[in-house]
Amino acid sequence: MADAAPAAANKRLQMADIARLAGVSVSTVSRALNGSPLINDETRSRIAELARSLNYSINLGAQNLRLQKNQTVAVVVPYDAQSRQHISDPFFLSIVGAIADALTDRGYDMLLSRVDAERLDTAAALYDSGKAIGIVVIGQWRHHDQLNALAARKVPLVVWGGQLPQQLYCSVGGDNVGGGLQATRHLLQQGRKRIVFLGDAALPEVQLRRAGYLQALREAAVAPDPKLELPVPFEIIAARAALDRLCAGRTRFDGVVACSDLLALQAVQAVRAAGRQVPGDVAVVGYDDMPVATYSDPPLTTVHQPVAVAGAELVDALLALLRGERAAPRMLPVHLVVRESAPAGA
Amino acid sequence: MADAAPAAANKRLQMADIARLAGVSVSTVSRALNGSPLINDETRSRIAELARSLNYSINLGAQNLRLQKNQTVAVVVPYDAQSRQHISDPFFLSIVGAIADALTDRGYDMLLSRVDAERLDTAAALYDSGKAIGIVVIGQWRHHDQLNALAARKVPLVVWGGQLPQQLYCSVGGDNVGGGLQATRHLLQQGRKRIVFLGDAALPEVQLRRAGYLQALREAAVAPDPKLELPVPFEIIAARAALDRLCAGRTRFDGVVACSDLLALQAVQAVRAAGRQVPGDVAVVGYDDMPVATYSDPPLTTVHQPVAVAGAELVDALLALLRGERAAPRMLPVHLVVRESAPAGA
DNA sequence: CCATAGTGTGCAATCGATTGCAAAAGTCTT
DNA sequence: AAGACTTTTGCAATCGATTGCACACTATGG
Repeated sequence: MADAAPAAANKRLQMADIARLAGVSVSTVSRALNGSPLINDETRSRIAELARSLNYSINLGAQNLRLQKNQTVAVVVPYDAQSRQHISDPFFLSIVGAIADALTDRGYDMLLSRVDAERLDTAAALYDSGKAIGIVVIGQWRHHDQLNALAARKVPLVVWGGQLPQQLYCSVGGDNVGGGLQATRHLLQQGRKRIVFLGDAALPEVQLRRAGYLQALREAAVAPDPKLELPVPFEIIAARAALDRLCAGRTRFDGVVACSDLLALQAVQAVRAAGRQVPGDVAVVGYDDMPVATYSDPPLTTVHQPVAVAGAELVDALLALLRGERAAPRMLPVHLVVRESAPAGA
Repeated sequence: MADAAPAAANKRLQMADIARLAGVSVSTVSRALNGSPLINDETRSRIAELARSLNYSINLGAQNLRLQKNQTVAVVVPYDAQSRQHISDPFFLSIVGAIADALTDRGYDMLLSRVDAERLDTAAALYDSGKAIGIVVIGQWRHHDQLNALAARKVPLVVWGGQLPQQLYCSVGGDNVGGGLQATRHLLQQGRKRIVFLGDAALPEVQLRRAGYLQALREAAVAPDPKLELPVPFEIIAARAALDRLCAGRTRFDGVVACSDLLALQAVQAVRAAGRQVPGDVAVVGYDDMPVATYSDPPLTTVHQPVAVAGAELVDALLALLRGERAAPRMLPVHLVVRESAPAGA
């Protein structure tokens, strides 16, 4: 039980210590622990035993330095510095979880880092400093150009987000156009024609979903109305205010396509607060299909994004890049899950 | 735009390169970049300028090795290997987010790691190997003893969870007894007497909440009934099955105290599937007060845990340990948020 | 013109590991 | 018993940084 005397002399054990105790040199210890065939079996097991019993484990910093290797991948979740408001959308957290799982499975470590969304380039420091071998960025935000600049500098980089023209980096994302299309078509099929689009089109993913929304309207020969587009951020308070304003104004609407489940639920609350019913007067479709969509009132019709697959694809794409392969952008299929906030039937 | 010739000679820049280009030695570069007063101002700014223009950033692995320092904290989220089921409760993800923020604010990096819940001791490898200077473990699970063993080995360790007797490690957690007490009292005040406790008491936090539950029953002179204690895991499918069995059986109950919001919502669904009403026939109280509790049907009465504060407290406790101070276990206040799944009134 | 002090820079050791090469010990031939 | 070979081990250089100490150079005073 009792350790070294005053609990202070608790230096971390190193190879030299093992060597001294085993009466051999560090080289021998190193080789023994790495299973080199040069070492006598008896010597090897004696050293291995000693190391195990002392609970020795190698200093990875030193090993990485020597071997020029590293098994750490940085995952960057940008945050909005202006509002000092952290991005708390469950979708981001859940994709972080999925990436953590994928990395663990493949024997890599994950360095989770939050950086100012306005200065995504600082994320590259994680790579430049040798802390991580590559970077996964969650979301493009407004900074397609910064990401392109990083890619041009050959920073190994994979981004969760939409595929854009002139894109130098590898992205993995859901089929945003398809998602917007399915969501909007679903509402149109029920005869709804005044459909609000809820999301900030300055963000590439949202822009693509909007393209799907517009395409669906065109298919149905419904003229788009700019007053129905609400460029709200992924941030609940501001979104709610915009929605309340919409409900209070005289713009009529009977459907909402939201860019996240939380936004959809804010829409539900705003509509109800204005004395109208969901889905009777206004049908609402969310995005992401987080657990909250199942339990909410009403349960949300929403576009399901394959989060676990996404984590694996992001990691695999990054590892491919690191092997020197060209990783093409990937688009993952999404599908509409119909629940009560926008039921099927007419 | 164009880089080195075949895009392959893309070695990472190091101090020696800067030194060569500046026509000085590495020592000078090192001192210049670290702002040593020994260096001529003109030389310093020339070197700094060069380094900046080449986008140089120091190799932290080497620096850490030399300086014996490290700014990385490991955060361990145990997973259940048996079911190969990852812990997806939003609470865990959200506390990870809070810790990430707290670490970022204090200038530390966060290494997120998932380890087999049965072998928590492997988490210590992150420390032993010098990868991290300390460890935050999310949840005690069934492994109080393993955590104690780590603490006895002087691994700098802070655990999110309850405070237990014979505890050698520092824990930070919500007031679980108080939470269980408040939740149960609230139901008792409405005249409910047959109250189900939903959670696996093998987990310390749940055990403490159960103590609060039992205390509230005692206060109200209501005899506890073991048949009302459902030891379900934090895992939805299994929990639902147990709940359906309870509803199908002939055990009567009119209230539920659940150990997470997701469990509470499963209870709501099971009760409704059995043809009974919430809160009319059965009132339900959740735990955690995640966003889902606000939006769910019905909105959940639940015990609010201060997640952001928790992240900061965990980090501060760990940093105190690292400074050699004794960090006492901390218990954070929780409070009941009353919503419609168990409204106030009689 | 030389001793002395004060600046600015470089050499070389160091952090904790790995590994090519050389040397020691042991085995086998002739 | 000596040479040839094999097996096992250790020395020393290396990864990319930091830093104590010595050295070179300039300025000042005697």
